[in-house]
Amino acid sequence: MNIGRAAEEANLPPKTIRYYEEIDLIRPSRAPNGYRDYSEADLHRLRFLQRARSLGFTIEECRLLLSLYDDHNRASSDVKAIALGKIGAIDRKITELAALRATLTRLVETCHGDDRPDCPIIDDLAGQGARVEP
Amino acid sequence: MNIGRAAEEANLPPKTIRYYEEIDLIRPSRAPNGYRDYSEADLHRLRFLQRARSLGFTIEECRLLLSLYDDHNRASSDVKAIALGKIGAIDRKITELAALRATLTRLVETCHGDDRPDCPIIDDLAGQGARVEP
DNA sequence: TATAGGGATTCCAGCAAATGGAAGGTCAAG
DNA sequence: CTTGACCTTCCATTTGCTGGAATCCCTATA
Repeated sequence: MNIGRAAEEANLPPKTIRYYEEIDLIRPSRAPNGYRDYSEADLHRLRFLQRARSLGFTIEECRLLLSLYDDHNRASSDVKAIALGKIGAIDRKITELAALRATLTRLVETCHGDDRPDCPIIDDLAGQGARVEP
Repeated sequence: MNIGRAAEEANLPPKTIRYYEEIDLIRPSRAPNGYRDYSEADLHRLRFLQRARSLGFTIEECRLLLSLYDDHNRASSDVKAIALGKIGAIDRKITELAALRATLTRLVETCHGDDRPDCPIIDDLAGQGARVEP
């Protein structure tokens, strides 16, 4: 199966699939004309990658998950631990975004938003820096 | 004021400040010895950048905000529109992350997480691809 | 005065995770 | 035989920095 078809099947752009090959996540065979030739097993891997990436796993996490996927003797707890870690990271990200949103909302609410140049948002940005470690 | 001191004042790493100069967000003068010399106005810009970046504005948005900051005749509604757009983007991101979290939580809950190789998480990843536009 | 240290300077490389584009090879249809 | 849709490789770009090397500058102390 050519890369274009595999791309459709896996719901990934061809460029991305080539990139995954470049970083050794998948190794399709080649047809006599030099075209990549994807097997059903390859397609499974590609769909796996598409799904895992869309769930927010990094490439390196995908690599790890794939090795667990390949290892039919691994414990399910290994996989569960990775997923739990990811949920924790998502929670932290959501908390962070919620705080951002709250700050921006407060700023927006105090800005009259008309033709006058006076703007509390700009004033806030100009006023004080948030304390964040460099 | 040297870059190190400016970095402390603005709560930004010196490397980042040099980077901001490279992309024309700030143009400090130079001391006779070639060192960058930051004025109070420069510091304001740096603090502005630190704050805006920490609020999730992209560099290009910061560039726009700075131009509004510089333009004392701009309408506050211009600034408000940018902030509102950012809030919308944050909301979309949070929604997305919440969905991710829900999926992962469901997977984790169905995984027994013990020494057995059978794992619903892996099965799900291998099973079907989420429909996402390439 | 020599030297040691702590800053400063430049430039080059690289991170994630693709994506865009150019130059060219292959294939099937009309 | 040509057109157009694929495919190939390679190189550059994106975002927002960060790390490191080589070199320079300034101050303080022995």
